[in-house]
Amino acid sequence: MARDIQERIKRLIIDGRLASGAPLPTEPELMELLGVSRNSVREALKALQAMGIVEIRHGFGTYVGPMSVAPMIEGLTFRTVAGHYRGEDSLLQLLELREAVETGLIARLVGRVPDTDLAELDALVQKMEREAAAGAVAADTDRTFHATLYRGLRNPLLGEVLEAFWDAFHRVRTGLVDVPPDPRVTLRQHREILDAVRSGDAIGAERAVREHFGNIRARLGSTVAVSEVEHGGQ
Amino acid sequence: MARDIQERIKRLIIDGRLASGAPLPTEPELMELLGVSRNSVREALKALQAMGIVEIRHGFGTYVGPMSVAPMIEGLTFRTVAGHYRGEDSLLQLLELREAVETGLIARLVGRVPDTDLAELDALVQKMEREAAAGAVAADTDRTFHATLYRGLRNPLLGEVLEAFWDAFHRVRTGLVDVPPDPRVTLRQHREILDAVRSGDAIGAERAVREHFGNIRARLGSTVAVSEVEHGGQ
DNA sequence: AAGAGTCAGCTGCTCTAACCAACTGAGCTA
DNA sequence: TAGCTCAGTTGGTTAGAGCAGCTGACTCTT
Repeated sequence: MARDIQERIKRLIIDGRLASGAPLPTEPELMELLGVSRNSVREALKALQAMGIVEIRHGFGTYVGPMSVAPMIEGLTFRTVAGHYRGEDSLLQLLELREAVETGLIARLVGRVPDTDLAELDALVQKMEREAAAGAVAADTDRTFHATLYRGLRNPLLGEVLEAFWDAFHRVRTGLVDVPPDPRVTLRQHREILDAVRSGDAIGAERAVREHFGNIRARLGSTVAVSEVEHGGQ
Repeated sequence: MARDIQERIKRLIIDGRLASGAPLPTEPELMELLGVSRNSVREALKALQAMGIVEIRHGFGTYVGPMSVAPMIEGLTFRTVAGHYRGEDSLLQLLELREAVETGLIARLVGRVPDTDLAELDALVQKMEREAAAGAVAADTDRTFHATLYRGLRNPLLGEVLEAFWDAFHRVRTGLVDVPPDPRVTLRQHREILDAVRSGDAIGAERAVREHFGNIRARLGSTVAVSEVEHGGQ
């Protein structure tokens, strides 16, 4: 029955052609509309909120959610953290997921990145340069580089999904096994990727991306081994 | 504060190194353990259930969830359906997401699919043959083909994600704009993909996958146009 | 008249208490 | 021994009350 309430609220959104941010009925209104108690309404809303379908603002109202893939990040992160603590190589699997997808996509990107994006990527590499000189490349710079790069694929959904993978990986890595990579290596590899994409070298671009991930994986390998010993198998 | 309760329940799972299926405290126990009312406990559990982190069985108990990417399907599906009804090309975007990822991955697959999987794929194509002769290829056969194919990448997480994309696309397509593709074309294209993968022809495999998606996209294009008129933009 | 402060009213949030419904497993019956 | 029944445990739902955050209109001051 709780399932049914969720479906009916979903129908409200779909049948009403409501866009993100549109206001939904208040809790008392939903009670009467659906003929259920307040608790049931709230539990359904909580579940929908967890899926990013609705957004609840205390003292203000309930609204149609952003419909982003953000909830996916939450789920992936938890799954990976839980697996890690149980001695599984879940973080490595997540990294390999990113590697498989990004290396597969990079070839499609060659020659399709607009000049404005290339200019932005140049600026980001320069920013990395400054940060590397200062000690470490900021996470956000790396994130923005990847996001800007794959923007060239002209599929916002794909961009969101890749960002979600990046976020989940980054959150688990910094939270559990923080061994920041050598900033100079990071800088060089990003520059290589950008150069290959710009010059239309599909093979080179793919190799550069693979090397980039290979670097991260190598760093991860030693750390995971350590943390496995720490936490013990079982 | 509700957020806090969720986090504390997550910690129970992580700190306890609990595997999928492990029992969680009952609602009254959680009340006392967390020092909150039953309502709050239940709302937190509902949210965690929506994320696939816990599994609730009426009259039995609460357990650690399967930690699959299943919730992602739910979210993606709703997002796509809602967008579609609002006149967006969300279904096309979802298809393009699959196309981009699968065409990117197919080259990595060439020569890496074990013989046992190739045999299974052969059997699936034969099954498709029989189904095509009878009128239409069963959805499940198509799904299993893709799942078995990408199993060769040896990354269960990646397999799950691809299956999630497939499910979401299929659910929206059959639910909204069901125009089944020509079964003979579907059959031929799957056979081409399998042949190319088996013979180590990376270029050919990629082209075959791209053609496969091109076929689906063409079918979709006409239908989406129709349904846009039906529902009217805005 | 213009601005800032206040408060009434909505909103969602939490709690208590009671009863309903589903499932399990021990005990009873045949 | 095999099957059934029922009591106990668990989650599901309802009801009513009060708490907490936000908004917007009203009022008081300048």
